[in-house]
Amino acid sequence: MVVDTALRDDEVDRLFRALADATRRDILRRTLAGEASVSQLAAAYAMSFAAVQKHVAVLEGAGLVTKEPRGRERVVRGDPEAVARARALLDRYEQIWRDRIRRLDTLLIHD
Amino acid sequence: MVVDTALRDDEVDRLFRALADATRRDILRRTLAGEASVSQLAAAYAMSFAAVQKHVAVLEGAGLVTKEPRGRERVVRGDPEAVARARALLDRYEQIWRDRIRRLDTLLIHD
DNA sequence: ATAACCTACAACCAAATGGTTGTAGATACT
DNA sequence: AGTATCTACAACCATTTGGTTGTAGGTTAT
Repeated sequence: MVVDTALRDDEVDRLFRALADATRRDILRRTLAGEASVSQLAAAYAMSFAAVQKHVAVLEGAGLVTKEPRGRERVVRGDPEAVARARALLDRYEQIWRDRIRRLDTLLIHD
Repeated sequence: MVVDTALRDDEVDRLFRALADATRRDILRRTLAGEASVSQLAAAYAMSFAAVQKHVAVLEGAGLVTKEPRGRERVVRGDPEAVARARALLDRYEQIWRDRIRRLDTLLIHD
């Protein structure tokens, strides 16, 4: 069951960009461990509510998190599939390297 | 052989930040597949030599690439270990999610 | 109804990013 | 020696980013 991961460049950009901030990574961690409202998240950081709101928006834009209305709150949940997509991309880079090594080995063995 | 991945926040920032650009990802791909000089890399993109030089510097700062002098050239090589470090970080996030699911399952089964 | 709470969104600001051009230093080639 | 090539680095510019405050709208509680 390999999900087709044909991501456009700008989607990958957003994915890694969203991960490139410690606050956002922490929000992702929390929301993967269990859902949380934006205000609950905001209470955990030494910055304004609006700032946390923006971080959540960045994560949402990257697909790493979903936001669902519940009463007056917005419940944020981390999406493990998006994390898996990012990981799959890195797997490909490692594979590129392994392919190169395999080719080099082949040359050394068969000359 | 699990490499100790005690990365500081700003190191992780740089790692994902470096990956959040299509040109840099392409440079990483090329240099993982085989070493290349900066000018060889620059020839592949529709931008100035200096711009490519900067991208390589960002990748180098993130540890994703090494630059070694060879004559008048600088040979750039992708570092598969750095890619593995990034991947290991994402593995942790997936693990956090799995731990949560496991706890939920336990509750459902044992109540 | 009124107050308290949660969110959305705009406007603003400083700093970082991604690009440019230009200048200069090493190294290699003829 | 002189020229071409490769790299380093500074200065500059437009845009994006990560933060702020302020205002307004919807929801819950008293």
